[in-house]
Amino acid sequence: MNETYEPQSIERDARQFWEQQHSFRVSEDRGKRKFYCLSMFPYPSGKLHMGHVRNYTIGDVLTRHYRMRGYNVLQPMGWDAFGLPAENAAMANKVPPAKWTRDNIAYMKKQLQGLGFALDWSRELATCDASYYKWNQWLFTRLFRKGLAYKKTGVVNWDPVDQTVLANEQVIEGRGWRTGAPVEKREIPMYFLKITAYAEDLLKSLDDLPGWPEQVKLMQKNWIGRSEGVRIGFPYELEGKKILWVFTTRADTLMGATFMAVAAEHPIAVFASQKNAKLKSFVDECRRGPAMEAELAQIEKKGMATGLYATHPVSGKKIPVWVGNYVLMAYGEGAVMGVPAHDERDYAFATQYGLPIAPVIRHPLGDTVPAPWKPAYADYGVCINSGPYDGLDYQAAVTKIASDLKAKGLGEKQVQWRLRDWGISRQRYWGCPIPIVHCASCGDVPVPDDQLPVKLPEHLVPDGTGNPLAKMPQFYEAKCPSCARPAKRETDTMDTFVDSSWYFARFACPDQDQAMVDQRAQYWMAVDQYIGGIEHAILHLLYSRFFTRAMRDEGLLPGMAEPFTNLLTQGMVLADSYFTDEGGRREWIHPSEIEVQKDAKGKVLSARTTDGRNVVYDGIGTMSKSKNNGVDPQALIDQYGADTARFFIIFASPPTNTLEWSDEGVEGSYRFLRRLWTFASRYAKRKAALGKLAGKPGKGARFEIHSVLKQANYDLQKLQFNTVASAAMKILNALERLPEEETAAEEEGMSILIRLLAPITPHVAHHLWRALGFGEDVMRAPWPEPDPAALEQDEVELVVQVNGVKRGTLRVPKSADQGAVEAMVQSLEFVKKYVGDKIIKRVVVVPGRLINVVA
RNA sequence: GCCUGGGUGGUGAAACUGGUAGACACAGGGGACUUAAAAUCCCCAGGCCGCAAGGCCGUGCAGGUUCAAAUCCUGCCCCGGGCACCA
Repeated sequence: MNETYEPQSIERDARQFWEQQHSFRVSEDRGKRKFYCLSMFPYPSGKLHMGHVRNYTIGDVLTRHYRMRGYNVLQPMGWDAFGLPAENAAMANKVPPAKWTRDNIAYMKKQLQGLGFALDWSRELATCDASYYKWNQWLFTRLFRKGLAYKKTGVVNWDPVDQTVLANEQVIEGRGWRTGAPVEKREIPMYFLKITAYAEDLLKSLDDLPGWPEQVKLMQKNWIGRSEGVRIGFPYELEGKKILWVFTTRADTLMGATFMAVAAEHPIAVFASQKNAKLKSFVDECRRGPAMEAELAQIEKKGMATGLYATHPVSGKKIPVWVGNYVLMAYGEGAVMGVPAHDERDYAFATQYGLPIAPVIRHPLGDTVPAPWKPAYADYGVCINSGPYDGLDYQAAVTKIASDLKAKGLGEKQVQWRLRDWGISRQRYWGCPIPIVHCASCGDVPVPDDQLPVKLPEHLVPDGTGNPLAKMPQFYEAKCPSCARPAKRETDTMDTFVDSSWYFARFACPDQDQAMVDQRAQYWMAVDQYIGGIEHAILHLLYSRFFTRAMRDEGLLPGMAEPFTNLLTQGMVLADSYFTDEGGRREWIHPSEIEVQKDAKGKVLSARTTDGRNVVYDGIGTMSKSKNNGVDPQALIDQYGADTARFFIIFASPPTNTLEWSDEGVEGSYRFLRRLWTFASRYAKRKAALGKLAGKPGKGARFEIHSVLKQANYDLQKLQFNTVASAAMKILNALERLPEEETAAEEEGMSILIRLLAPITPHVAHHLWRALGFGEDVMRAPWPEPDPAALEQDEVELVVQVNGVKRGTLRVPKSADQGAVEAMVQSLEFVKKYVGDKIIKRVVVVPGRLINVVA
């Protein structure tokens, strides 16, 4: 065995071995327990970044661990290949997105292979391949026929200069990123998927996911947002009798409603603004406002009276109807009743516009609501000033009000969801075409199966002014599938989240060209362990849960509801980001090209590029293509090898922690592997000289090694891999300390150490396992388990505290009973010293750990 | 703004879910080997006071519960993620 650790050559050899043996190619094997381990597939942005390395290393540690435990493990890889960055790159480089994307895939595939992941590459897929997206289209047509996909208007960001729709990411402080023009809101026809049809199921089933982090389940629960309340009608006159409907969870405050507020898009607002120029300009202003909720929620709350009045359904009083820029058309009825006495936002609104405030609920501070607003005003309490409802508590009031309204046809109890249907239309080129043909006489006709896929032309280069498909007659000119007359093909493509909502099922049978999935999916699904960034906690995971149900209801995944049994949400890898802001356009500068001045607390004072330009520090955040702050792991891999890179990223932090990237410490990981190598080569020499190593068992070392192993196995189960890496270091430390004659313990320890490392640093483990004569393939070796006999001890050391402060320790026989221990402790000199002449009130004994003498 | 996490030495972190705070490492300091450097090996190391023995303080901040709090409770500060067209 070579005396120096040469990662490049041993890694090449190991990978060759796995390739020749087809070590990671798997098929359905009913004789073994299956384990489907999946990391979220990457967007082929160009190069791997640290987040990828972290994600796939975590997945690989699990994959290899479960293999060694005897499972039939599937770990596939593919490419989330449609998306916006390819179009941006196309514009910048005048290269078609298809070419850019496929080049990136080829490069990143090499990088992944260089990291030695135990992937079944025979299942590779890319969402931009027609053989994949055909089935997006096929499923869409099925959902369309069922009414689960339908058309309505949706809101988009519109750049008036480029005449194009912008993604939220392309809107910077309300302006288009390329033109700097103020962005407008536009309503256009779009296709929606009816995820709300599954709202109840998606919510309830969260309880059936014990393998998901509570955090994610809670976020999804709040996102779906079930609320129970009352739908209430306020009659009004406008070219005849009409009813203004609102939904409220606080129907008990109905008698305190002093105004109504409607969204700018609400029919009342639109009608009233026709005759009122001032109102029209306000409504127009609101309609132009931000489309993004985060911005909408932070703009100044404004309103204007419509001049119209609605009738209170109980008191019969006239109530003014206002337009409010904070009322969302997309949520509920697009209108709310204003109860300023018991709702903070309504209170602020009423105060600002001089609207009456009428307390109708007794709250802990009394029966009035003097300024300023206090949270207690929104508390539940009994009704006051509420006529027939006085004295009723929340439940009783809501029930009575709902039944009174029902009798008048002006309301009833209702369940409301925050979840909205999923708009999937994108006015973009690089995506999956929506398979619809618009016919003047037949309407929107889904493309029949025998005409699928609707292929995306791959040679186009977008220019930033709208979707090139819409300018290409060869694409959009079509025949109506039902009447054969000339018709127009839909030119919008699908949201890329559609592609990623079912790829996990396709990995079971990527070669199936007659169906979306086949019976092999029933063997492999559900994914036993899914791993990916916490940023996907809501959208991607919820859409995937929805798709799994939709596919089940198409008969594709019988009996399946939840796609991911266990979920590990990896923390993000963060890096600082900087931009120059010249002429309103941001140019993001890579952190490696920045010189930073920091204050004593490490806060950035100023930053400039190495060539002297001033830059704006944008804070620390997730590594992304758009902020140009990704760290390329390739340099690390080239310098130290894949095993060091893998070991380091696992060792640096527990998988769920966010990680502020720094490569300080890489040296330590490399040093460890070198030390392991040196130790192993000395061991090999001695073994060759002595024949079989058989000497003293080494009781102390065995206790240490098996204790560490026991903890490591527990940590693996908890998915806390950083301490497993530490455990490997501890075992090597123990082996190095081992006296020469304890050779049996050494041999056992070595065998444990290599197997423990195999999932993290597979190449060096593979090599050492063979070189030291333990076997052919460490991947086929059994996972090490601690020996209970090695863990047995005659004595234990207890911590002795006096009044909760540690003062010493005490060794006692394991069998000693509590009374004997108490007596021993009280006779200890240092205990007597700290107790002094005080009386011992109590002695707390925690068996096997600690004694606290309370005086 | 709303939803959701996090904050422990100079740094990454550990702490068997209430029981010795800082395991294992990085950076640092000292030493050995070497003509020298690299590599390797040994030792030191939370802060303050002290020659030392030892003492006090210490897990973002301020309180609280407990024999005992990084861990539980209340309030506050800072940072990350998501907010439906980045993926």
